[in-house]
Amino acid sequence: MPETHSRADRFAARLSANRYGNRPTMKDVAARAGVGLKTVSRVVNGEPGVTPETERRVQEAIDALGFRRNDSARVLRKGRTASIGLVLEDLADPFYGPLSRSVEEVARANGALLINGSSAEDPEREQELVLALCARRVDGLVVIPAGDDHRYLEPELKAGVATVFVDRPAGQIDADVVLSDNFGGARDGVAHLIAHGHRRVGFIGDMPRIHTAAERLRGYRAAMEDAGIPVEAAWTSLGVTDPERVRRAAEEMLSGPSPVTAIFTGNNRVTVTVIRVLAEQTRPVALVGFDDIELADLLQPGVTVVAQDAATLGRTAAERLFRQLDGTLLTPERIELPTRLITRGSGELPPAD
Amino acid sequence: MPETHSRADRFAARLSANRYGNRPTMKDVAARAGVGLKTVSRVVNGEPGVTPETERRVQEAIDALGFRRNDSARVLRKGRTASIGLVLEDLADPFYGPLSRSVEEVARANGALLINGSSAEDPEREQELVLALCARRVDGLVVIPAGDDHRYLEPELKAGVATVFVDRPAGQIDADVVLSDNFGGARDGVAHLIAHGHRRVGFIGDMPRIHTAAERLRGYRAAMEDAGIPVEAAWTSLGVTDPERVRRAAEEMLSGPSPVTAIFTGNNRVTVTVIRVLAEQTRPVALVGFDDIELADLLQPGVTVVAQDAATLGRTAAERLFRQLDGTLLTPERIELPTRLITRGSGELPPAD
DNA sequence: CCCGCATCTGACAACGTTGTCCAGGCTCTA
DNA sequence: TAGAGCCTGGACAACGTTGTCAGATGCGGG
Repeated sequence: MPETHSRADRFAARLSANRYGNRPTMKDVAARAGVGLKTVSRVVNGEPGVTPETERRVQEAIDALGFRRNDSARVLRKGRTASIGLVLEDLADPFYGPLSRSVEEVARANGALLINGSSAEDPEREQELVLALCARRVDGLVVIPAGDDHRYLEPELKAGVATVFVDRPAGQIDADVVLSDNFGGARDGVAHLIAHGHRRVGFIGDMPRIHTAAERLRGYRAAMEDAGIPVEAAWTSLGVTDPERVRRAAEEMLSGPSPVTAIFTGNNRVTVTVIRVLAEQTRPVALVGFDDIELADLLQPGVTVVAQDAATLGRTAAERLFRQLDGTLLTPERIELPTRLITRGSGELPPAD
Repeated sequence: MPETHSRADRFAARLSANRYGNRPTMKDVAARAGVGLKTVSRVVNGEPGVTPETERRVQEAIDALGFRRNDSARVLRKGRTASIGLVLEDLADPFYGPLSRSVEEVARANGALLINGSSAEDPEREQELVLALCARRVDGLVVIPAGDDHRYLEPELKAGVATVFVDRPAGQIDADVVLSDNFGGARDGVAHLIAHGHRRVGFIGDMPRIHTAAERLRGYRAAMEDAGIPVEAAWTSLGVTDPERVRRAAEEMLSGPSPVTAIFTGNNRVTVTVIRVLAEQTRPVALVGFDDIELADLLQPGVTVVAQDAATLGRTAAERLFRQLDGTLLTPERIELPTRLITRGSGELPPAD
């Protein structure tokens, strides 16, 4: 008999099997090793009170049968799944990759696995995902909310599911939240442009129903007001997110009756598109973007950004999550992490009036 | 009584609770609605045979208690978890984000959740992760292997756990694998440099124990051999992966007795670092990199790359996974996706001898 | 030689759900 | 009005594991 089994073999096995293929259970292991069920359980879990000889026999049976403990049954019995859920907007976004990874690191350090899903910025999908995770009885949830009403989570909070929101606050419920100083960051970024002589500064950002977008817009307006510059309607473009519309928005504010000499972009995706548009312009236009982007320093000019630290955001949130699970943490808090202005050239261009 | 509960309340609840906080069960719902247990199950699962009136009563009880079905128990009973596992190298790597996302999309289309973990290129950690996923009885596994011996998966394969390897083949077992044409892509990339007049072409890549790295190295050597160019030892640098060492490697091959006039880089991270080094050089050095990178077109010069399609890689793998679960797919296959040479300038620079 | 104690092992129930099967009540027809 | 058949609802076992508790075994001391 060959060591490797053909797919057809496996398929046949699957068909004949009642449930998980026909995976061996502790009972099978016990029978093979000639011991009781509980003794197998003890060996598998490294509990004391088993003779080395017995342990050896059991271990042998386990290896021979390829037994793997069924965690579903274990969870059912014990009540803890040792897994946490992460719901974010889009795993493919370079901002969420590091965030996700840092959450995973903390989970791993606490012996938990990470289940994650992308909401695609759709509140309904967010809820669907979160509830699916709750049905799986994750011990905790890290949520980057898409929606603005999270009352559906009340039963989970009451039941003791640890929950931390990241990047944006929860809606209608009192929960931990870890976010960047979006307002301050944007205000500083825009103020930086103003300090370099700009007065006609444009803003391109996401839909203001998204908390981060709204805060950054607020920061833009605050900086302009602080400088005593009235903002013209044509300078602000909201809710544009796909490259084509961002492109049009940028081109319009660069060509109107009072064209902007600088643009502040509300997130990394917008920034990337605007960089492309500006590269096609004949006159130099200053740019500061929210979120750092890779290779920003190698472009001509380098791209000045307001950077937030995705990894720290994720790590902080995950650490709070596990402190909630410890029982160490009692009061929901709002933690705001500072942003950092990184000057690389594009934000220091003088106005080309 | 306030609508929102304080963390202290919740914590108290958690302490007094025996297991999942004190989550209501179907039994509780049944009691409250004044119906039998199975009737609740029927309502929850949308099975037929329940009067609208009864259904309404049950639904009311569910909402009032905040009941969520316990999927652990369900899985235990039914045998399918409706979740798949994805083990990759590093979620934070811009190559794996889109891959992960596309796997998630397919999972979602098939009603499954995605659990994922990063192996950090450590075979032991890979195995640990995979086995943890198996203990959770995921229906299928998508693995980007770090190790080269996967015989530990034999019991799972036999038990009918669908398994697809991505990006690199499995070791010592016969399993589906979806990968890019690493050899062909690298060979074409290097040939492109040679076609533009280069003869002294350097190669910087990852450890050859990693399949992709070995294949790309093989492609480099093949292209050089096809052109009848003997490769000098100093032109090849392997196993360097952190930016500092990549930098040193690049600087060395640019300054030796027979300095290279062009460099082929073996993956996105290496490429990024080499771009930085080349930006500091006085004479122009040609560059072709494996993997596309964002903004590559906006650099001066644009970066010519051999692009692989991470999303298609992930989608193809996930689709095969679910076809395995259908029973549609019987024979393990090796699927190789083509790469695409994208010329942007850096690869077309003439040698600066 | 027997008792007590410590050490190791196993029987059994329980976790929350779903599948099977049967009971009871209803409607419809003869 | 009685009987057949259908429809709804519920009792019960089972899924694979772990916690509890009691039994078995062996050893040493009285």
